[in-house]
Amino acid sequence: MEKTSRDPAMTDVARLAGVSHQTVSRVLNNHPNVREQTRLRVKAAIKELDYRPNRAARALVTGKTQLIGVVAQNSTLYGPASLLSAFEEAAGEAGFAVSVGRVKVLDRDSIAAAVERHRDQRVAGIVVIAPNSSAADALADVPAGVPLVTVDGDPDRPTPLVTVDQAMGAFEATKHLIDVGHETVWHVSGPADWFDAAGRVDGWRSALDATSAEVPPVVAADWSAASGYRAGQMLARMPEVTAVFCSNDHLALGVLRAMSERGKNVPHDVSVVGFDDVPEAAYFIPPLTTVRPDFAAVAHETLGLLLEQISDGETTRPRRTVAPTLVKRNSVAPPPR
Amino acid sequence: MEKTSRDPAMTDVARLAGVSHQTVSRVLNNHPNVREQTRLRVKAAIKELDYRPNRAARALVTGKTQLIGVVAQNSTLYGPASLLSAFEEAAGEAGFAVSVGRVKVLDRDSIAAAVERHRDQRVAGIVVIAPNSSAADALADVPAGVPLVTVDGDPDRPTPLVTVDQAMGAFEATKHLIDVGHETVWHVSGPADWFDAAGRVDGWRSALDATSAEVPPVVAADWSAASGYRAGQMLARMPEVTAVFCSNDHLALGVLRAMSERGKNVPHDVSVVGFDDVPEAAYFIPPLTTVRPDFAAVAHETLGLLLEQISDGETTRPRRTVAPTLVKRNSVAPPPR
DNA sequence: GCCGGTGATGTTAGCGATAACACCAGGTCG
DNA sequence: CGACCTGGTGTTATCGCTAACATCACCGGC
Repeated sequence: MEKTSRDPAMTDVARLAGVSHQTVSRVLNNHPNVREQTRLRVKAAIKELDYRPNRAARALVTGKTQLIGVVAQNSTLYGPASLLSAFEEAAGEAGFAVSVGRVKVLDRDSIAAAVERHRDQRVAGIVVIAPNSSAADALADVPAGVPLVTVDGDPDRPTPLVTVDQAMGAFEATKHLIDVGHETVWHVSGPADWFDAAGRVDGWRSALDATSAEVPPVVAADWSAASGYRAGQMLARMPEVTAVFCSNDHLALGVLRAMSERGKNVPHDVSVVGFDDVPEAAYFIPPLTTVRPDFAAVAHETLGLLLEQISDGETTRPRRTVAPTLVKRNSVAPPPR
Repeated sequence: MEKTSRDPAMTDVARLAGVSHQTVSRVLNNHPNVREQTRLRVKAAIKELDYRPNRAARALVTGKTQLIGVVAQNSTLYGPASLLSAFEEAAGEAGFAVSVGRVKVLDRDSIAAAVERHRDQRVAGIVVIAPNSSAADALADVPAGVPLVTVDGDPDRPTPLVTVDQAMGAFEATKHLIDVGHETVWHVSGPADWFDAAGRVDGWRSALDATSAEVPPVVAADWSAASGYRAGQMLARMPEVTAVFCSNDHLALGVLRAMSERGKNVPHDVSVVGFDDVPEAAYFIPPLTTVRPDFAAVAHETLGLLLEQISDGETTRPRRTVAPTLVKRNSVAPPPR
């Protein structure tokens, strides 16, 4: 009962299977030149010993780790949090572990420090979730040579980037409202320095332009339900407002509440559309029509882009967008006549 | 301009500093027997080369990684998410990286799989955030010998555990309501299989018992604002209800909305207290009196417990609770007369 | 002034994997 | 029928670090 006996190593497996450790290595790495019978013997030995390869040893000799570093804000916002989950899952499937470096604020110093920590870990690549401009600016400091993909970052920067097609989602949401008969659509926007918010403003505006609808002023808010509520209180007072597209579902929730307090019925008096499709959106009163970003797809694209850089050093098509889908529920109706 | 030149290794630093690589190692590990002057020379060389120790090599020879695995639910709930952030921060300060293994549902198989993935990574220790009974049950499968700490887990299980003192927080919240004059306090509870929820029920009940107040039936809900709203609609109809303690802030938000819709003023007609102190709580209408758990403290205790196990193999005092604090805002007042 | 102790440093031997090459049997080909 | 390939396997060197031991100068005590 030797408690201290170390974990089995490759040589232990080799001895048990009656081969050399190198053959074990070949089996593990799926090299072609191993006889089927040998392969089976080795696999049996691996199973019997509950052998697991030592990643440190492998990393030492190959010079590569199976670790991906993610830099994300210390945030509980739905979008970033979902993205992170999805990415962890995708990376896990590809045999990579994910080391998360949270950052309190997305400023230059914090991001640089997080990136440094990851480089200390010798991660194979780094993903930065950089949804606003201060974060994007910080990326200028990241030394070249480290495979890096930005998610939700600055579309105008030349780094490899994956993002939800915000403009497209906003366009479809707005178009949908116009298609059911609204003359124009008002917009409650997220913080101006967030690319997501900016993209949604763009999409909204171009949908209005495309149909020559009048473009009302943007109602600026942050992402919170509270600010949506304040925006909604204002909009509820204006009889000409029949349709509102909100930059996220929480804002929409606030608008919904404000409308209901002022006796406006959604959707019959005012239609409301959100963005994100948070889990609760289907349980809002009324269930919210909203735009659903495909976080799993974003995660997969991100991982793909990163793995390309890791193996080739280069990458084709370094910018990828993922199309969101409009989820129709009960918060949209034709305008009152 | 040799792009391919490998990263500097310890011998490179040694050569530049005119010492042996072992001396460099000693400097890096803060061994006492190095002359100050030598230490400075080595540090200068490290800086000049931007040398960073190869963790894989170190892990290989020491048999230990600087990685901690966390198993957490794929969740955006405030409590777990905050805890995770706090833990990542604490671990980072201690020089550990954190590898997160998300799990979709907290069942036996998923948790076992996540633990296996972490063991493949040869993590130094594992933290499981196991806030409900199915998760806690799954821990029975984790093989002994892996340093493991449970957070928010089953208080009745003998494994090392760190948790917020839910009962104490609930006790204080309830006591506060009674102290300002309420005859009794109603409780809107979280899901029964969550330990947090159960602990809060216990604390509430014992505060009532301590003052011989009548114990009304528990109003069961999940964690969502929607369920809090439904509970609130019921409570608002009952004139004898003057004080409500909610198991989290989202429930409280729902109750607040239901009260306001029925024309009940908070705090003058009904007092409401929450739990969690989510960032928005101060912006609720009215600003919410609530119980703030100290997630940073939980994270530090967890890390401490884990590091003890990692180094000693054993641990003293394997159960730790962290006291929350009552944050008084404007949702509590004496009952109407 | 020799001896043992001590502080500062160097030397050597692995940790557990992969890469590169060596080797050997058996088949192919001129 | 010997040179040559080729699939299957073993041998050896190596990655970058730490542990353990070796070395050496210098100290104080008897």
